[in-house]
Amino acid sequence: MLLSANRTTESETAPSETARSETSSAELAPADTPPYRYTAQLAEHIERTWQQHWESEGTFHAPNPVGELAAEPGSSAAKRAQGPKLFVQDMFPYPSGAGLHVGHPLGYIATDVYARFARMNGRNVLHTLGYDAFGLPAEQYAVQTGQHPAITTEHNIATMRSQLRALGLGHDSRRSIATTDPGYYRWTQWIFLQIFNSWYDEEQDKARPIDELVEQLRLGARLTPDGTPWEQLSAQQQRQIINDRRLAYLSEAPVNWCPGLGTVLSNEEVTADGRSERGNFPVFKRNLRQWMMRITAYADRLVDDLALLDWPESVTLMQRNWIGRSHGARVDFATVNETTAEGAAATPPISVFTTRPGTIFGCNSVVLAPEHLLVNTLLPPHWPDGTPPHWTGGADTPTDAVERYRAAAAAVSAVDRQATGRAKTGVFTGGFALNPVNGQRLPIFIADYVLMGYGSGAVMGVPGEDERDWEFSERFELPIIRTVQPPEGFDGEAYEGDGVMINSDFLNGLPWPQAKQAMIDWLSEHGHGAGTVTYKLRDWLFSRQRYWGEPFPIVYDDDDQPIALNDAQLPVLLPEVDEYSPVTYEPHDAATEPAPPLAKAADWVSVELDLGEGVKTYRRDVNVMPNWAGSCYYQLRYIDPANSDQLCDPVNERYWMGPEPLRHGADDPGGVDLYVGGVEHAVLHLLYARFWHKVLYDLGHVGSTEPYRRLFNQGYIQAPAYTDSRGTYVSASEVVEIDGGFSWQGQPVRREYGKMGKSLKNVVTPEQMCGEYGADTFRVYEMGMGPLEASRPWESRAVVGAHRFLQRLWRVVLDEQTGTPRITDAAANRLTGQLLHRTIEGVRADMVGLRFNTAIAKLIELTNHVTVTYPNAAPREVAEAMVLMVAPLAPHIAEELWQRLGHAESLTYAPFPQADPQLLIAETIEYPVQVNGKVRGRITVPADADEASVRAAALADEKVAGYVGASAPKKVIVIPGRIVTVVV
RNA sequence: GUCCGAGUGGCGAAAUGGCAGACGCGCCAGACUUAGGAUCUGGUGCCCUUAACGGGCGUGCGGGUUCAACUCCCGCCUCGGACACCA
Repeated sequence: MLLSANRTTESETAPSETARSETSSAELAPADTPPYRYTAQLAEHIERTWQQHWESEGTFHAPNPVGELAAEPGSSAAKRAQGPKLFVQDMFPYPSGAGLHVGHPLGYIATDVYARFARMNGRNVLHTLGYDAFGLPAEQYAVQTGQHPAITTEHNIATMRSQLRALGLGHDSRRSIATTDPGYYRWTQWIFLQIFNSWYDEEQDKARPIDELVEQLRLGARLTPDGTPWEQLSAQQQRQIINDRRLAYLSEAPVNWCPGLGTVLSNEEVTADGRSERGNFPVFKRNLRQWMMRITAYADRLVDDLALLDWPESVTLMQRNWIGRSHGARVDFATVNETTAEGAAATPPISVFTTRPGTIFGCNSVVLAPEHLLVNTLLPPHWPDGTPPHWTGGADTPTDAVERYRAAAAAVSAVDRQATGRAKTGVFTGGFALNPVNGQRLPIFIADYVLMGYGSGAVMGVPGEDERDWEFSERFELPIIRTVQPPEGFDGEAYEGDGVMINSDFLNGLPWPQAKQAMIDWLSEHGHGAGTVTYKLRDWLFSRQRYWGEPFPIVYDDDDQPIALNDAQLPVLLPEVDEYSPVTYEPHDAATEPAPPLAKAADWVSVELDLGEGVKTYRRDVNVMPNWAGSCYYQLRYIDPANSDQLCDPVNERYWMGPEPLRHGADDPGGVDLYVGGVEHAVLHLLYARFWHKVLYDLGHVGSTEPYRRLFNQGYIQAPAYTDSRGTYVSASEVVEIDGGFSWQGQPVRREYGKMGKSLKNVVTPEQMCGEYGADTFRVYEMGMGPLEASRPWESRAVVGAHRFLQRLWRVVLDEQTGTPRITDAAANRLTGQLLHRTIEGVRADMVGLRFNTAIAKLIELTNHVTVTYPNAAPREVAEAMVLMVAPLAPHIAEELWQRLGHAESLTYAPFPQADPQLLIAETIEYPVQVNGKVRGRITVPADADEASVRAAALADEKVAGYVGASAPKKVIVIPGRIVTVVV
């Protein structure tokens, strides 16, 4: 039961009543603190009460159009469902055992403020938070604490939930999920099967069910790889062909093997210096049979659709660079081996990829990656006549040279290979290629600066326009011919800029871009190559040899070919094992083998199933999915968390995520309306999630083509940390500032800034802040300290500013002695009314733009004005508007004040104040008057004064006249409503 | 090395072509007080000067465009981030 303002003393359950009884007791407040002052104790009480109220009322339950979460007809939720929807999402947190520090909730508070503001504007808002709880850290934490990860995970989630609840986040708790819940990972496995059971149709440029490919092959509408008619192939051959086309496939290929973690990793999880992003262990390339996801099939769409997204420029740029699309040409070079008895013998041609086919007349060599498959076919028995000694690497034969070079290249660690300024190395293979445009004989080398994984693993050396090739040419004394005219005065080596073609036969005189196209045309016409596109993006390595992850819904029969389970057989539960910690190795021991923990669950691995061929014994896949899997689609389960028949009902998905061309334009891809999180997920999570979403779109499961329409990267909270003379971190909370220096237990210490964490001994927790000031103060401080996207240092002592603001607001509305409203029904004076409505206008705009810091500043200004203007009783219209405007930021105190002002209903859905246009216009305007760029005077004129009268008033001003002097000014500029400038 | 972002009081910041420093912390002064690390009121960019007024300088550095530049353009410096032999 909620109370009305006039009957405060009659209620027993109202938050306000208990508050008074507590705060008036002596041990809670010093003797001279008024009984109804807004203190931390009172704040905490109000906060607990309203959190309970919101929970019991289901205040933040967002109704779905259909299904279990649909609104009861006639309920308040049904009314809510009438409004336009808004889907707000935070990046999936991992429930850490270490607990939260004040940096963690920054984004959660921001989305909560935004969501609450939207509710007050009539939107039906979906906002919840789930937990991404599979993965290495959870497993490592469990190993550390000696408990099963399921137990520690559950415990950590419970802790985090209660920590976040204390902040008053308006989440729909019915929609919270955890990736580790079998009811959730069933759908992770289901999507995996969708991907596994699909292929990419290049013609239609979309994924299609694999059955449709089988059908096409069977009917001959599509040819098998070698043209053999489908029915002449054995069942096993047919399966192999099909499996090779799937979007999820097993591949025996060089992968990133990390002995220190005992698992393989994706490219995205390996840092530039060849180490694991997690744990910083060395990573080695090993040939292993692993699951891959054919994300490369989506490379073009993943690049192109970035243009449709409302994302930070930097993130789209990072994705673009990661996908690394470049347009160029494939050029085929015929090769010859000149040392056979017959003179010259043909060897297989070599394809190179180049983005500058126009420079081919300057080509002086062909260089292959050391691992290139054709290297061995090129090697003559002995060095060709005239081979310069420094091309041979000191070896007696080409075979010997290549072997030695390969061994040396393999011995170079990833770190050394990256070292800047590393000299180019390589050896001659003894083979020659023929330049297709002029028949010139070009030596073929191998060199480790050519990467097997990019393009075709072979390049043509064009030193005039490529620095690497220039270096290589100098090293091996190869001729250098420029084919693009460098600008006058250019004194560098390779010239990689634009220019006009020279030394290039029929291309001479063409500007560079036209020469490129002309050469592509020539190559295709003469059968020597074709225009082509290459990507840096590789397929996504999708299996891990760990315990704490989603098992694959895949089994094998005797053929060792993967077989999908049926949907009805999901979820495949993670088996209990005695030893769930993975087998890890000495981090530098590359010659080790992954040993998945699941392989040890013999009873689980071997399974009897009927998959359409009668009951047979199968072997389960013993890998688990990477921890990115669960976060690739979680917004879809937020939408329909209890749906056990479907991933999510298409009606619900289209309601929450479908394209809204009327609101967002004709190209709108749909997706979550606002997605807030750290920039560290710019490539990994956001790329994977876009990929999965597009597959689901192709297969007709979702109506949006992108998962996240608008992305916002929040900054980080840095924290000061202090080191003593030995460089050891000391407890930051015990450091005091003395005369501009810092001191800990009497000894001077040095300040630095870093991440908040145990190792820097500088953790500040939300609980500490709530205990000292209350959650509302904490929220206002975090939102007020700067722009959301900027990182900034935490300063505990500054939090009090936010607290004083809320105290003042409280005092504007209530009497600190009695707790009753001290407001008047009299109208606000003109000045206050204008300030109020300017504030409403400004706060609205700031809220929409996520500029909460300036919104708070405006609210403080208004509060300060009202405090001074109405020391005894503020006008109700002003006080109520202030309470409503502060509500998204400090919801508990706002609810409490709103109730004490006599409102029976929560203000969660009360209308956010609207500015009255009449009151936004002032009747007079003060203009600063500048003379030669300096403000020399001020004039006040009626708001509707025309330019001429403003000008006249400015020149008439005494001070201004003093600077202008007797002669007429050269120029007078009036910027309406802004400033007058006089030039003399 | 390449690309991206940032540089404003003692500190966090505001102003995106029109009065630089809103708002907050801190600091100074005052009120209340046994007390103040609570709360309230006022002041507070730097320098010169005054009894009061007033004046000069000032947004990393150097140049430019403009009546007017933190804001736009060119060059540089510093810091942070991403990528890093991608042909």
